[in-house]
Amino acid sequence: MESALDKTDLKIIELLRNNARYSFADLGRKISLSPSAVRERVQRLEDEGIIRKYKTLFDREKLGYGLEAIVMLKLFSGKLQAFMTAVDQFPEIMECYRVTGPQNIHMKVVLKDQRHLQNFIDRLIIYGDTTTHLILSDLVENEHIEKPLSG
Amino acid sequence: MESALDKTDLKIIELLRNNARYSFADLGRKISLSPSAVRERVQRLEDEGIIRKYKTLFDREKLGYGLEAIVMLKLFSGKLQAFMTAVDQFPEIMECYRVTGPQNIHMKVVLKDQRHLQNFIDRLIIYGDTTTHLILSDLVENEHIEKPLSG
DNA sequence: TTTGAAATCCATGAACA
DNA sequence: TGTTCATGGATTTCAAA
Repeated sequence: MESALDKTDLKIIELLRNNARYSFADLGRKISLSPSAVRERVQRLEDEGIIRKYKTLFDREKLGYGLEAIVMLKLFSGKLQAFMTAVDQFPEIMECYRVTGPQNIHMKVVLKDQRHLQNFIDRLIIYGDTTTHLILSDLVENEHIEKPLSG
Repeated sequence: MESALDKTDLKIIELLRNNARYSFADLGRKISLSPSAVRERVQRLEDEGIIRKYKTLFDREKLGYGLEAIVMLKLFSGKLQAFMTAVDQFPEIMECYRVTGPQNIHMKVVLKDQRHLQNFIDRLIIYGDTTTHLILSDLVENEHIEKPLSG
């Protein structure tokens, strides 16, 4: 376990990074390896925890969640544990990090509208003081979708 | 185009969200629909841009990128355009948002070590003033991996 | 670690309700 | 939109190298 990654592993990682739906046969064609061998390697990457998850990204606006925001939280003394266990109860929280600095929690949240944001902030207030920055645009994840299984 | 999502679409979305590698047959079994019908719906969701991308998430520490940080940038006047076109040149930037507030850019970056962080900050300084918060832990995306194609 | 063979399962597209 | 069905591929398992 925890063996080093060779070049073949890195090639598989790069391919799967931007299209989690490549088949083992697809990957094998691209890196000149049999489907069985690819499967063996992908399973090893999963078992060692190097591959964490296969996620689908959606257009949140089209799903009715038109508002995204970065919310920073300065936790009240002694509230960290309570907040950590409560995080899962907030479906709005897409990402949540404990960070260095006075605002010790940073999260990315997705909301339907401003009313929803207000409600969300109200539910956070028992844990700490919030600072909110609305997201105006996404400067990185703008790649067009790649069709699965297509060359 | 742009037709409303029904309950079946939402079920497919929920399933794909946390396992992008489900086959059409898998999805069909879970929601009692034929593989062809599932395929039809997934393709529609892709064509309408509701499904944006299938991504694989990796354990960055195990890939040799042990340092993650939130970096906020207060752009110098007139530097927005230059920064927007330069963003793609920074492989360290995993996410990057233009936000409201005095720090008008928020990004999540991934780095090998502190030396790398210093180098990264140095390369940003021509665009604006940076504020850096090291990520200590991830409070949300800690789900265990789901094996592809397994019930 | 990889290949290749065999059995099983899936994707795809056409015909049709 | 949906099902069924034919067929060409893909997955899976395992023996062998």
